[in-house]
Amino acid sequence: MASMSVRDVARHAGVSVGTVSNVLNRPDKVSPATIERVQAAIETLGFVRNDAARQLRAGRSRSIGMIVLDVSNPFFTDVARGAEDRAAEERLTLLLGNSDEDADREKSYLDLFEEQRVHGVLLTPVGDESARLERLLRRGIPTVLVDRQTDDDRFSSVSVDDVAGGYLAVRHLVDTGRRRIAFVGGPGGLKQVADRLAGARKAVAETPGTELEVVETEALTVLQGRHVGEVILARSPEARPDAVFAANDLLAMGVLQALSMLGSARVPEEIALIGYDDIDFASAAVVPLSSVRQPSALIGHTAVDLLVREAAAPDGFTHEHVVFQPELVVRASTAPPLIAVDGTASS
Amino acid sequence: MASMSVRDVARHAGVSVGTVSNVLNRPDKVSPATIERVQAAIETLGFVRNDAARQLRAGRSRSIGMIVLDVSNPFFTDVARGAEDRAAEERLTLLLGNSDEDADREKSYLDLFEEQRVHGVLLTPVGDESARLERLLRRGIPTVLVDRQTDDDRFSSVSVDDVAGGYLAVRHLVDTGRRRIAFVGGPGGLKQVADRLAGARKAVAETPGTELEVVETEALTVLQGRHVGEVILARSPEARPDAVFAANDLLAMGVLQALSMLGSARVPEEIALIGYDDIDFASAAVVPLSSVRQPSALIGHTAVDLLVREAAAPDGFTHEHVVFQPELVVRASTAPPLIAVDGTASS
DNA sequence: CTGCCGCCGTGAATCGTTTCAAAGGCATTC
DNA sequence: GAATGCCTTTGAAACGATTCACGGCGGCAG
Repeated sequence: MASMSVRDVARHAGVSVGTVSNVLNRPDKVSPATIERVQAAIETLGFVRNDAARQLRAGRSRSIGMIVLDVSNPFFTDVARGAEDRAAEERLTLLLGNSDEDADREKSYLDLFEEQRVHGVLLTPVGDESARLERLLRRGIPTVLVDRQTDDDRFSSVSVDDVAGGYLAVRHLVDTGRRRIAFVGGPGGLKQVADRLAGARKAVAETPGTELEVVETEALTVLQGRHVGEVILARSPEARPDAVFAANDLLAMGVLQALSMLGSARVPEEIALIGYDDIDFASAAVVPLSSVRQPSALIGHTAVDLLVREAAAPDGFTHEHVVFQPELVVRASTAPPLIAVDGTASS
Repeated sequence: MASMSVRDVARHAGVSVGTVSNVLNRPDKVSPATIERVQAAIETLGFVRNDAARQLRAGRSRSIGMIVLDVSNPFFTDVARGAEDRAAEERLTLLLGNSDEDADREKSYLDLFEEQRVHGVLLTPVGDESARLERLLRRGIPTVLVDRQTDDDRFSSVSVDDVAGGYLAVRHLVDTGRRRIAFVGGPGGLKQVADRLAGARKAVAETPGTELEVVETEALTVLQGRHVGEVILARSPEARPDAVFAANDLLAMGVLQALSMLGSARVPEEIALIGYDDIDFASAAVVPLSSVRQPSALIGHTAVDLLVREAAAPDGFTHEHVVFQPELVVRASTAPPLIAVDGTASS
């Protein structure tokens, strides 16, 4: 009932506390008979290690702190899941914090993690990282930037080439005959959004006769997507784009809902639609959504890998920058408009 | 750079360690001038409290362990969010674990929480709870059961009256003229599912001329919902139900997608559809989904409340069982079939 | 028989914070 | 001037696991 300590176990087993600790941590140093006896004592007393004492001695905890921008975005949930699985293999625990794109919340989690002497931090920074990260550096807490490239060579990072992803998406739209393309995304301050747009621009620039319109949103949510969809529908059919590239799937699903609910612009016949992230909901949408897949679980997995390696290094001089390539996933929402054999578009 | 301790701060400020601790924890006991000096020292040395040492002394941590069945279900995310917010007010941290309905994973989280000497545990048990909970009891770890009623008076619990919820949903379908109702949900082993079905049965039983068909699923996911939707569509129109009550919104959205994608059974004209949980996606669906709302954030909030109260009580004898009532949310997916003034159904 | 080596086991010191009994300082009161 | 009381500060003890230099013991070689 009351909490048992190694001392109680030692007394009950007729050995010293040092031996109990050895049974727990280096059983090879203890004779089988003694191990037996100690474990019996642990069992009958219901002894459970006190993690705080262990950490105090060790100097750092066996937890990893992770901070993401939005827990309700399945992409981040998937990244976290990947990180958690890999962490579990290393007997590390993942502490998940949600910054909600708010710098203050981010800071308060970082403070907490500092007090906890976490093993390391996985961070998708809210905005400009420099100031806050400076501090982590000084404390020598291993830190890996997630889903964010950086030219800063004092950190490791795991990211996806968003410029390439944007290019893939728009190239696909152009290749399937679309010409008037709208990019939907925002706020422009998010690096991810800016990069995807840059990729889109590149694809449009290299194909004569295509044009790109940019529709800025306030956030990457379903609701914002619906607003954009309604705005598009309000235009005359001729003024509408014939394809929409949304900066993430939540936006794309919002656009899709607006277009198909009000029903006057069919997807993909009149407007093709492609999103980004390839979240599970994408394939389950009313019109299955084309998207650009990021290897979300792998990102989390890799981030923990880098973190563990960096934490083990004598000095943190093994900064690595892993950049994954995104992958195009084609589904019904970007099927090309049907072309009859005589070359005219069918209805 | 190297970690600073209270001792360093004390030396630098020319006071004793006790005083530093008092500045940190009971500033009212310390003269303003001293506070000033100590805080300056903390600032210049970059001192950060070591949480492990603090916990060791305190005997228990300031974390709450929470285990949910499925982190990708927005309902549980919302509950967790509510719990986290309330915990933050109490300066407690929420550790979120995902059992994925797997008893082993649940156990391993419980073990972890024990070692951490968590303040308390919030648990939505996987199956039969008795054995594992016995142990928490013996250790005296305050525990609150979440989204699960229990007759066990050794625990507090926070739940929603699922029988009432099922009744609300089907009563509404019946009241709007539906007669052949299908209940979609499973596995039947989940208490939540069984209760909602019981409520549905009650509503049907009290209205002559109505009938209830039960379609069992393997899980409460979008994919399972689509399967069911396809099965319904495969029937001749006369053999189809005229309303579907799904045990949660994910299922309902799957059904909706199947029905509206294949397009031969319109919602709500031919088949009304209602879900359960009222997740955010429900209102944003192609046909906005009627649902039964559970006060998810409030559930989390209340669970933490009970936990805190129980943890503060000298002996854990203040077990409470809070049961919330669900609320019907009517949207387009259950609009009654239009009736013309002359009494015939319009097309 | 002595000396050396390995194997097991020992127990005091340590991590950094909080707590608490006690002491110091100062002013007010008789 | 001494006694009293309040306010502030002190410093050692405690929390519980881990570590490490050391000691006991048995066996084996010389």
